[in-house]
Amino acid sequence: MRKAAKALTGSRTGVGDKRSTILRAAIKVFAGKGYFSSKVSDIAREAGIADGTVYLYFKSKDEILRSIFDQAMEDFISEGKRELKDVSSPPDKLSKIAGLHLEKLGSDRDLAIVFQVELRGSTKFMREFSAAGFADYLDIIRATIEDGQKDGIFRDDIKASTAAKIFYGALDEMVTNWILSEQSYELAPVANDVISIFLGGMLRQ
Amino acid sequence: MRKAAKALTGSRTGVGDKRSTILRAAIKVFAGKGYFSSKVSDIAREAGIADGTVYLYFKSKDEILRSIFDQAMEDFISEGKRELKDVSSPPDKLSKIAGLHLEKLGSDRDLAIVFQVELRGSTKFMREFSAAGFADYLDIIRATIEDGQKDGIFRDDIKASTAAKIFYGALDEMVTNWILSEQSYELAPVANDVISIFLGGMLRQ
Amino acid sequence: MRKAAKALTGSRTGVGDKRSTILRAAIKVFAGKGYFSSKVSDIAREAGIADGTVYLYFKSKDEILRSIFDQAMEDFISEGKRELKDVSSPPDKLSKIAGLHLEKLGSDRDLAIVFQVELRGSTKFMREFSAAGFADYLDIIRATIEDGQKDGIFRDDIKASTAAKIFYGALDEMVTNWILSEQSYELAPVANDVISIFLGGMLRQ
Amino acid sequence: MRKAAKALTGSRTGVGDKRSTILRAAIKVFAGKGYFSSKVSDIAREAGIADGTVYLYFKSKDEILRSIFDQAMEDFISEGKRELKDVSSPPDKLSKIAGLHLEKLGSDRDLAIVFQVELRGSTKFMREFSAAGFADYLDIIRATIEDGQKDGIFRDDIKASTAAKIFYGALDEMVTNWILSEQSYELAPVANDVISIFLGGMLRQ
DNA sequence: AATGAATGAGCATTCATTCAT
DNA sequence: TATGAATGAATGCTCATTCAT
Repeated sequence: MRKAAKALTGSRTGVGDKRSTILRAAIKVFAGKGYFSSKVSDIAREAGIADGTVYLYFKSKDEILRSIFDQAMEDFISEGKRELKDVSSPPDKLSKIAGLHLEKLGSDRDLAIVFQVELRGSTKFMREFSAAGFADYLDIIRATIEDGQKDGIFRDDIKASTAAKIFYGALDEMVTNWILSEQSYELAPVANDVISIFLGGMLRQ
Repeated sequence: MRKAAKALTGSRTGVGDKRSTILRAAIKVFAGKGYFSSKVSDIAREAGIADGTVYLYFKSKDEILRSIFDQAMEDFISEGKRELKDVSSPPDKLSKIAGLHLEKLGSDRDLAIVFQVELRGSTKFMREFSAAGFADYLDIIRATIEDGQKDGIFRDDIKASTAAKIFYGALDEMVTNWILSEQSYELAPVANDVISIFLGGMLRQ
Repeated sequence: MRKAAKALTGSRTGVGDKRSTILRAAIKVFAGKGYFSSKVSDIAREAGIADGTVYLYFKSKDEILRSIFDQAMEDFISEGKRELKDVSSPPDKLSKIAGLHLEKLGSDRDLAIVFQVELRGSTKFMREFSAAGFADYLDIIRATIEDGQKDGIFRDDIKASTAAKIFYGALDEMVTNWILSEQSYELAPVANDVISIFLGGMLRQ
Repeated sequence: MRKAAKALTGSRTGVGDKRSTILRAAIKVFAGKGYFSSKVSDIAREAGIADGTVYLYFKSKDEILRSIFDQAMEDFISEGKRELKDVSSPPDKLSKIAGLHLEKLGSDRDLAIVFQVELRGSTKFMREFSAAGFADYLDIIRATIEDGQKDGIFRDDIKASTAAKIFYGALDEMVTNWILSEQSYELAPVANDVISIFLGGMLRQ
């Protein structure tokens, strides 16, 4: 995860890190003006390189967007797996997931904007995106809930996949509202409320 | 609401109804190819009119998208208010809202696609959109929850506005998953699960 | 042939004649700077229209070049057939063909340049071009020679198709040299020399 | 001619022969995709060197094309002069020329393609090219014909320069047809037909 | 009101060429 | 000599919008 993490963090970029620099620049530019309004030359300027250089690292503007998603998702999922290793109870796992989800996006507003807004702009992208890492993510949540149902601590009159979507949808809306909000507040703490309501509704009795 | 309702239902368009025809055509076209890929001439063709005629009814392509949202939202909110008039208990109100939300979008897939995908494509749009009817909608949910908290049937250790977002986010994700899903299933029934978990988490005791 | 003839002659273009105007402009521009160096905007400026308008009449820059060829070829072949109707002896036919060939191109230097130079710039184009009207042209010559062979006035120890290429090649080189020549001279009269040598070599005895 | 001859034959390239290697590579690449579609990096790859290295031997892509022509022309003319030394009768000389012309190009299809197609792609190039070795070539033919006219074996009612173009044009078309032909046949033997007709038309009586 | 021909600004991408190593 | 990463100028084409009819 080292490399991936560095990738989107953009760490004072050494020589071979031009790819990361471009990615960071793109996140900033996309977040600021939107994918369609952003010109490749905006990204290049932000990254401090020539327009053509972008194409030495990415095949197209489209691929840049896709790479932002892939990189961040890979990042997030591997970080998540590591953090979840020691947690065994399903409720605790969900808490951890909610926390990570909101911390991650709450600590990188530009990335959050790209995720919540730009990545949703086309069915085409949504499908690929859903087909890719996103489905994996939803599946981790689903599996956790299913475990809880098998253990008997979660009610099982609701399909785990439906419950997973509810959980994810709630988190997702927290992020969307946060980025659109005029006031600035900490996103991470909100995880508690989501968990509290969700578990309240799912825990047996 | 008369006009609005007819507008997006688009049936039996009378003589002066060209505006509605265009709006319906736009929903279909946007849903099919996405806002950015859709050309004004596509909409005109779908509506059976000349390109230039579109501009007699709308100032710009952008305004068409905005109008779709406004019209549908106005539609939905007024219909919602009417239906909620006779319901007084907050839990029942929320059930009604969830039901209407999923029925409405579940019965108009094209509109749902435009709502879930195309309307999210730009921060610019998201902000205006959030400023407009969307905030009203979220506020109705919030107020209902607040009522429940005042009545003492809902826990009040969670801010009503947060709970409202969780509720809305869950519903929203149901719709998004539905339009992206390869299998076709009924959307409306899912409302029960959302309500069940949400109330389970919010009802006192 | 009426229409076609007018097309590349550009006759003070009435309303619907914009296509011809563009074609004439393109011939002039291509002849002046070469196909690859010519920008679509050069053609538009020469034609007195906006860049985009070009695309209302032609699908691409490439198609403009192809159209110049098609139009001129159609023109030439139909004119040729008409003129050859009354001529029956093979030698006279060849004389007529040589005369028309050099008159046609000799009276439209820009068109000649496009034909001799720009149309030869790529194997791709050469093949299509050869497949199209050009092959027809060569075939008319071949058939004429074959007739002469059957009549016994032309020697038949040389394949008609080879003789046709020799005849065509000689004419073609006359044109190429003419357009590259620094001195200006009349092209048409040269037809006599070509005919004289060719017939000298082909006529029996 | 030594160097030149080796240059375009490109075989057994010794150490300092990188220039020839590049030239051969360019001929192959140009023949395959056309001058404009060929990238300098294609040539470099074909030659097995780095892009930048090309520029140590040639000033520009354009110069590569020019060099191919110059090299081959120098090659051909000096080879021709050598071969023609022992031939004195004008008809025999022309036979020799025709034979060499078609043998040379008939034995190097890639080179032939570059000569017949790529070198004709621009008036600019055509002019330089005509100014250079090409004019020399045509002049050798002209002089030979003139000799025949002085000797009284060729008719002199046709200008030698015109007759030369006819002769050259016929040969040139043989080559063009050969490279565009779908069937593969030997090019060299066709020289006989050209000579036969041409001499038939030029020899007195 | 309606038309649809005309407009022209706007942009992703390519690729010949350079130059620091 | 050789490299190949970096450059940045250059352009065909699209399409929202206008406006004369």
